[in-house]
Amino acid sequence: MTYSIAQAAERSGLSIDTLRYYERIGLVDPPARDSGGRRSYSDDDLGWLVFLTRLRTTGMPIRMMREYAQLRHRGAATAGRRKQMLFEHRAAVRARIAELQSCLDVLDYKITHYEQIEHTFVEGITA
Amino acid sequence: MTYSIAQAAERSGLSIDTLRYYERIGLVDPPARDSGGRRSYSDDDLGWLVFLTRLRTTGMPIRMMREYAQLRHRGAATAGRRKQMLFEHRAAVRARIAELQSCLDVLDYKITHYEQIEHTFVEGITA
DNA sequence: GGTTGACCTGGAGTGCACTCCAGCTCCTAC
DNA sequence: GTAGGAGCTGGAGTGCACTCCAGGTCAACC
Repeated sequence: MTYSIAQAAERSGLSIDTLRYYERIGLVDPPARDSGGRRSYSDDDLGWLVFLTRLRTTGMPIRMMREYAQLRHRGAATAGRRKQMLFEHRAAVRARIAELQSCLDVLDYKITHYEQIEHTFVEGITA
Repeated sequence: MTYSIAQAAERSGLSIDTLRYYERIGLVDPPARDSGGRRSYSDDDLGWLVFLTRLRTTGMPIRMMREYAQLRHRGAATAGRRKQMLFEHRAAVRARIAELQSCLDVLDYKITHYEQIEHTFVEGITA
């Protein structure tokens, strides 16, 4: 199965411009071209794009994704290094989740605080 | 208790430049000045700065923090609107956590996958 | 064969959130 | 009284990750 750039964009959740941008900066390999010179993405290409969007969603900077892409390009010999990168990144994501959780607690507290204010306010009116 | 800009920076976790920047864009009220014209932050100022850093940590854009700051400035009458903002923001933070969690699952899967490759590789060498 | 629409290229522009700088003032310590 | 250090201002510069644009090609449909 092959996909036009518009289809690849739709399925990966990236924009067409972003797809071309990622190619330009070496984050994705240049895909095949059809007879008219247009990009023709394979299922493998799509899989990689989807994985990249996962990394991006978790806040991995582009230069790190590029490093990962370069290692991947060099084949099985770099599997250990890549695994190490994912391992460290996973720890960073877990830390980020913990950080967000603790901020959630602050939000909960603030929202409760506002509810008390409202309560007092209503009482003030009805009393 | 009052604090110099350096102390306020240290306690809020923001840089001195960021503190002045936040003041410039109306995110924090201009603090008092000492006899030499230097900023002198109060405990209240500090509390607000710390709260802002929480909002920033959770990814609230600056224009929204500014909107919140402006409502806050208008007093108790805007408490409902502010609560609503925090309420919606909390939902966004929760969604973000869920998104990160699901990406974590992908990372877990990938890391396990690499472990299997390593395992195979080692077996290949020793066999 | 002309128009339409998707796609192409290289390069410029955007928005966000800072971060840095030059040139200045003020207070303190020697 | 001067040297040093913290802080001041307005404005310019930075890094990131896109996003947009002009001007062109190509295949298909009417």
